[in-house]
Order: sequence, then C-alpha cells, then structure tokens
Amino acid sequence: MITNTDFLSGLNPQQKQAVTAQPGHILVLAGPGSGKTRVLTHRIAYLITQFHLPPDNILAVTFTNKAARVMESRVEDLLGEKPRGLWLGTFHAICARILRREADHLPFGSNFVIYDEDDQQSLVKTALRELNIDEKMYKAASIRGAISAAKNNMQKPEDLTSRTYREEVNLRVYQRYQELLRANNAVDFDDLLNEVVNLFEAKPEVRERYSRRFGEVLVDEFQDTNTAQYQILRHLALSGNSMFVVGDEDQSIYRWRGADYRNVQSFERDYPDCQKILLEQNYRSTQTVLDAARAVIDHNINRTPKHLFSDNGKGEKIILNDLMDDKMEADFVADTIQKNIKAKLWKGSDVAVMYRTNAQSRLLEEAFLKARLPYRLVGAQRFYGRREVKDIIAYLRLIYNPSDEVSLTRVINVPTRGIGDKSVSTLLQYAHNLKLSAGDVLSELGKLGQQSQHFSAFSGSIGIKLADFGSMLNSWRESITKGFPLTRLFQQILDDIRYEEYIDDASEEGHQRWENVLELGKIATEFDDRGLDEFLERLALVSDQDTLAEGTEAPTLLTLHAAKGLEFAVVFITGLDDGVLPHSRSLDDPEEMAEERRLLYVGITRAKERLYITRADRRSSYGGYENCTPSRFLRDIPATLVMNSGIIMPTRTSRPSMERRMENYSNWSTPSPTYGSFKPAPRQSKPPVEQRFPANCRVRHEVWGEGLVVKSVLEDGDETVDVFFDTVGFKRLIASLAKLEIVKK
DNA sequence: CAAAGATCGCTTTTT
DNA sequence: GCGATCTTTG
Repeated sequence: MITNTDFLSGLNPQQKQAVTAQPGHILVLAGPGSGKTRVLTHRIAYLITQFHLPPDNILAVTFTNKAARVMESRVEDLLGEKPRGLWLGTFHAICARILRREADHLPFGSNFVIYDEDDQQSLVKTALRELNIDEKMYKAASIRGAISAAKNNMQKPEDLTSRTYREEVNLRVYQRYQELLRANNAVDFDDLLNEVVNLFEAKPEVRERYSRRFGEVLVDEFQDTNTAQYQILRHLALSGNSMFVVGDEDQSIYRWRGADYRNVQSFERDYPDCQKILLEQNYRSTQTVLDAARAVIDHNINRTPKHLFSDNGKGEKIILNDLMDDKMEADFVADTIQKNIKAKLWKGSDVAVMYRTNAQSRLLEEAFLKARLPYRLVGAQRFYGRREVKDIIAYLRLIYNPSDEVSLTRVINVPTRGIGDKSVSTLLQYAHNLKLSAGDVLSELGKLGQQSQHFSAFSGSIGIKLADFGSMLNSWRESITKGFPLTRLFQQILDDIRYEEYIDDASEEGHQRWENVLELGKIATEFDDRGLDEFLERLALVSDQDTLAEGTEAPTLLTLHAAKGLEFAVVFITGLDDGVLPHSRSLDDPEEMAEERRLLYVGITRAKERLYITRADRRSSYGGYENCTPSRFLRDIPATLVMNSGIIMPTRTSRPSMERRMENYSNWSTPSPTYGSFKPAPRQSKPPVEQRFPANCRVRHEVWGEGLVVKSVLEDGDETVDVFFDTVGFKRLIASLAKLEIVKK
C-alpha cells in the first residue's frame, strides 16, 4: 500500500498544493518543464488512494494519444496496478466512446465511421458537384477549411450569415456536406466534439448521467481547448463535480485549429471560486534558456505573468549564427552536430533541429546526408496518409459500414475491375433513387446475382462486375459475423483483391508500398481479440506522431509545433527571419503574431542545456531568392544571454563577424555599419526603474479593483508586483504593463 | 486505362 | 521550383 508520504515526497510546495487540493475548481498554470504531467498523475493517484474516489468516477482528458499513454503508465506505476474503470484518453476518443454508447439518441448509428481530412474533402467535392458549383472557383480544400472553422465555433449552417457569394457557397456546401455525412453514417473530427455538446443539450438526462459519474474531471493542455471542448467540460461540471485543469497560455499554438487560450481566463471567470496554482520552478532548462524564453514571451499581453526559475545554474550562453543563405544555414547545423557527435560531446538523440514550416526540412535533410549524419524526421510523409494504407482502410471501413460511400468510391475500382466513373455514378444514382445506400445495392447484387431486382438497372457486363464486388464484400462481412480474427479478414481481403500484384510493381516504390500494407497488417494483429470496430477507431484517432519510433540515436528534425511536450539537451531553432518566424501570413494580425511568439517560446523552452538560433540573409523561395531580415523576435533576446562561444563554426561563415551582428539585433533601430569588436549591448529597452509600489501600499487596478501589495521586486529593468486583491485574490503583475495606481488612505 | 501534359498553389496539422 | 493533382490524349 502506498502511503501519503510516498506520494508527496519529491514534489515541490506548489506541486504538492495542487496534488492535494480539496476537490473543487482548480486551475494549474504550469510553465514549461515544471512537472505538469507529474502533478496530473499524482493527482489521480492521490484521489484514488487518499480521497478514496473510485477510478471509474475519474475522467482525464488529453490532446494527444501519446500524452494519454504516458499518463496511463505513470498512474499505473504510482498505484502499482491498473486503475479499473478510469476514463483516460483524448477528447476525441472519449467523445467517440460516448457517441457510440448513446447512438440511440443520435442522428447516426453506433457503427459510424470517422472521416479524416481527406475524406472530408471528397465529401465536399461531392457536395460541390451536386450543387453544380464550379470546383475551380471554389476549392474543396478552402471550403473544407471554412466548414471546419465554423464547426470549431460550434456554428451550424443555420447560424451562419452570408454577406458575399463565397460565403453563400460555403454555407450551402456546409449544409449539404453535413447531410452527406449523415447519409454515410459518418462523423468528422469536429462532429465528435460538437455532437456530444448537442447530445448533452438535447438530452439533459444523458448529460446528467455523465456529469454524475465523473466526480472529478482532469484536463491536460487546457490552453488548447476549443469552444466545443470547453462546453463539454462545462456540461460535465453542472452536477458540481471537481475540475482540475492544467495548462499554460504561453504554449497555446493551435489557434488556427480553433484552440482558444482565453478559455483559461474563462475558467477563472466561470468558476470564481477556482483555486489558481502557478508552477514556476523549471526542472528542464538552464537559467539562460529560461531568461531568453521569458524575454520573448513577456511581450505578449493577455497572459498570466510567470517567473520561471531553475536550479540548474546559468549554463551556456545562447549561440546565434547568421549565415549567407538557407543552404549554409542547413550546413552549419549539420556540420556543428556532426562535429560534436564525432568529438563525443553530444549524443545524436540529445539533439533536435526545429523549424517553422515543413518545407524547411528539405535543405536540412540534404545537409545531413552530405554530412553523413543519420536523422529522424518527425511528421512529413504520414504513414496513415499513404495511398496504399488508405486503400486498405477504406475496404475495412466499407465492410464495417456499408453506407460509407466515400470509402466505396475509393475502392470500388481499386485494383481496376472495370467499374469506371460512369458505372459508379449510375450505381449511386440508382441507389439514392430507391433511398438505399450503394453498399446495400451491392450487397444484394452479390447475394442474388442476376436474380436480384437491381440487376436489370445496369447495362452489359456492369451488373456482373458489381455483383462480383458485392459478393466479395458479403464474404468479408461473413468473416466478421463468424467471429474470425481480424488478421484473417485482412489476409482474405488482400488475397481476394490481389493487392500485392497490384501495388508491388517491382519498383523500389512499389515494394515500399507493399511493405506499408504489411505494416498495417501487423498493427491489425494487435486487434485480433478486439475486433474491427476498435481497429478502425484507432486508425482514425491515432496519428503518426504517436507511432513515432523512440530510442533512435539520431538527431530529430521537427516543426516547432511538433516539438511541444518534448525536450532535448541541444536545440537548434532555424529560420529566425521575418516572414519565416514570424510567418509572413501572421504579420498583419496581432493575435497571430502573439501565437508566432509563443511558437518561438515553445521552441526555446525545449532546450535543456544548449540553444542555437540561426538565420539566413537570403532563402530560396518559389524558385528565386528572397532577401531576409532578421526576425523581429531576436530583438527581444537580451544580448547578454547570447554569444559566439567559439563552438566549432564552419569557416564559410568568416564574414562580418557574428559579434557585430549581435549588436545589430540589440540596437535594432540604429544598425552599426562598422566592424567593431564585440561589446555586449546595453539593455536599452528597459532602463532600471525605481520602486513605485512598495510592499503594504494599497493599489488600484482597472479590472481587479483595489488590493494590497504583498511583495515588489525590481529586476530586468522592471518592477514585478505581487498584489492581493480584495475581490480576486493574488495576482502577479508587471508594473510597466499593468497600469496600477496607488490608493491614498 | 495509363501515360504524358497542364495547372495549381504554397503555414502550422494534437484528433 | 517542385510536387501533387487534375486533364487530356493515344
């Protein structure tokens, strides 16, 4: 049996406070590397062992499967056994589970399939064709985006107004798209969330059942919740349950996907009794790294100021290098890593190279190849996105759900079996006229052949071909009803359609494609005792990031987005140029710029020991070259944190020394044209200030009203004031930003 | 139906 | 400038 002290030893006071908090509304703002996962897992274990909450009263949601897995295994370690009945998973997986259970109350069956982005796009195309809309003028991809954006705001077609023709098109396609989803017995990712909200609103008794069941709801990465997710949480909280949410506004980087970090503030507003706990001790990085990160992020408004600190010492200065072009930038990165690995100073797995856009990985890959350095690339070509993998998944989905016409049209002529586009549309048209799905018609044709009432609807040999295909589908479905293992079905499909013959054309690529199919088959074996439904759900909801091979010795190449949640001893952040980071599409929108800044913040805070930042004077883009100016964010990193510490530097860069360039960044407005020697530039932006709000004086804030100053610290040329407000309690403020005024007694 | 030719479009991408 | 995707053509 685990004792109280076992649990809490090794937690710092703030972590302990969070873990042991009385049930209620608890908001933990956890800076990077502050032990967020530790707090969540300990909290779950603490609830079970100390508050004796049965595990099936606990719901813990994450955003990635990986995070869910990590949390699950750590909780198991803490408890010494698997907690029975605990619901732990991603928002989407949890919602899918609820929807399948409650299908009786829903406009679709419990065997619904989950459409990914590609499937959504095909459905949009279908809608466009049905509505006779020019597909050149109105791109399926952009309409799909518009629909998803609307859904992220929980707007139904009828909630939208159209002020332009384009908006009218979006609206109509959205409407039809949604009907098609239902006809296909399918939901998209957004539906998984929205339909749960709809369900909870339409059926209070269902909502009540879930909210009663989950006495405690825990949420990871709370800053990334979107409107629907926040609504789900609010509905679950209606029965007075306890909520424990953990997040960091500064790491919100999925705004474009509907995430709204302001939900953190909404939480405080909606639950005024909420207890707010800041985790500010960082166990990951050196103080230098943290100082740089803070200097970057402090320019953002609408956030809870945090004092990240570390016991890890100052550490090495940040190395900033600018190169003549993006090719040299890539070479510098690869060469530096290669030399340090060769000198046995670094291990490959300690190193990550980060960039804003996937396109930047190409030059890096070439440079690594040239340096004969193996690497691990995250993202890019997705396993589940590959054609051959999607083909087989489409077969499986069609077997599972005969109404899935997106899958049907995908595979009905793959490999080619003489059923062309014309025949397919005849089939669809015919089926729809009879209010049947094409799958049903095929199935009957397969069963009865020429005897079928449908047979005469098809001319020539088409009826035979359709019947053959339908008969295959029937025999596969039989395999399921007979309870055969999934592997057997998988093999049967491949044999019946002779897929190897079709896909492996003896070329290198064909061979690889077949390998991918076999790889999918290997995953299927894991589901032999669980069945097709769980296999499909897993395929729909698990991304490639989750299947990322761990433990390779090679450095990792990844986007800044993909880097969230990871840490590396050595981090290279490349492309610190205006237009790249911040990205050109973000320049005119302050909210987007703030997100770009957070992206850099996330990147910086991945580094444990060493941080390299690189940029280039020109980069190849769309053919030609483009001149670049250093990222505006570089200005914000104090020159005192940065230097050229004589680390192995390619000789190619013996151009205007980096030192001079550093001065340029710090004295941004007056670039020095001279080749002077390096002097750390004085911190001009923030001259030392006087203490204006000493402890024990009363102050007024325009939002929070009056309060008492508890503590005031002068540092980094600004005054940080801790105030206990009469109404909202403790807040930490930066004097120069907060517009405080002293209240005369 | 496949191969060659034309055209598009180009951030990020937890699920 | 490149790659994916759609269109045309034999």
